Amino acid sequence: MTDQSPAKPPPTDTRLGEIGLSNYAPYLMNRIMGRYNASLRDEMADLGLSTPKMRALAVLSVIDAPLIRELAVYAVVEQSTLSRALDQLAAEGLIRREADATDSRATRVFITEAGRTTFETLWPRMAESYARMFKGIDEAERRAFVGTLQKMLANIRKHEI
Amino acid sequence: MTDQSPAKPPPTDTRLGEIGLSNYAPYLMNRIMGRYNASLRDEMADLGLSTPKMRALAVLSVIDAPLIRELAVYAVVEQSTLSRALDQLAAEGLIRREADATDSRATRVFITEAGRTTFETLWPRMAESYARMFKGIDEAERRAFVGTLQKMLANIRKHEI
DNA sequence: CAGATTTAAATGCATTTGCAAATATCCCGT
DNA sequence: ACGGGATATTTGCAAATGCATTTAAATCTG
Repeated sequence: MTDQSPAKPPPTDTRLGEIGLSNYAPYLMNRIMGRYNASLRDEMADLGLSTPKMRALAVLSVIDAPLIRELAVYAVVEQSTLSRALDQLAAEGLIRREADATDSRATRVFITEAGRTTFETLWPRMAESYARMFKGIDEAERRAFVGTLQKMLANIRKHEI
Repeated sequence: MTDQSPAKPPPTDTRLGEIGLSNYAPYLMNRIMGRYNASLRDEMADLGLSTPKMRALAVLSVIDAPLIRELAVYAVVEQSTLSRALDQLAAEGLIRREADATDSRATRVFITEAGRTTFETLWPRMAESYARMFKGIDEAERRAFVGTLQKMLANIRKHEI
């Protein structure tokens, strides 16, 4: 447990006005990701890729043959929405669904060669947005930032993945 | 310009697989905010508050009488969605729309006493989520984290607000 | 091992969303 | 002062979303 940690948690009785929006991390993160996701969405729209489809492809480019339920967590997409996104990706030949070997309720998702190729073409745009985001922020700072994000995710995640 | 900054930007030609999802800041931020927003949304649902309504109230508790267009940026909500959320908040007496004094196209939004009271009751839940998020992260680290977020927002924001 | 419970995924359906168009007003140049 | 374009907000409408349900299969329990 980390309850005895010397790190003082933010006081729960502070008002939002006292913190100020521009010092309130969740606000800033929503602002940043709102813009990031919107700009990515606009760029992907040309390629016929919605946000759920793009995220699924991105995760599949890195994680091999996850269950649909796992993919939903990684891609941060509701499972029912993901199910429909996978229908489209499968119809376009970018992924393939395959029944799990040992649990026939479950389905594993595989990215196809075509899917990988599609992701190769869209990754540079994601990388560009990423680079713009961190412009003027050196590697040490970025590392520290990512380290804090990892702690935060561990704090709030519900699933063990 | 900051182009000559000594900070080396993340290389645009790195693959996502090389970085790894768990070191990729946008992924982590989407995961964290996805969970944070979902849990808040569930809690607010009881109170009859959608995410756009809750965000509008939160911003209005801090920023006085913004234009609707400004409120949309701060609340990270599409303006047409916000317009409808404001209809509901006004019907519930939590906000008031008032024509701008000098520009009769524009509308300023005011939080009412009832709106402030409602926000007072929901803020503790937001503060709790915030505290959980930063559990085990000390103040210095949180400050540094917020500092990086502020730089990132400056990098990617489109509006000057 | 039968029946009850849980889990995985897909689907029906009502709600929400966001784009594009409509409306109203302002601002600029001439 | 007038016409053309810009700006603020609302609204119509089609598409996307997510909750709840369904279907199917696994697991637990007595």
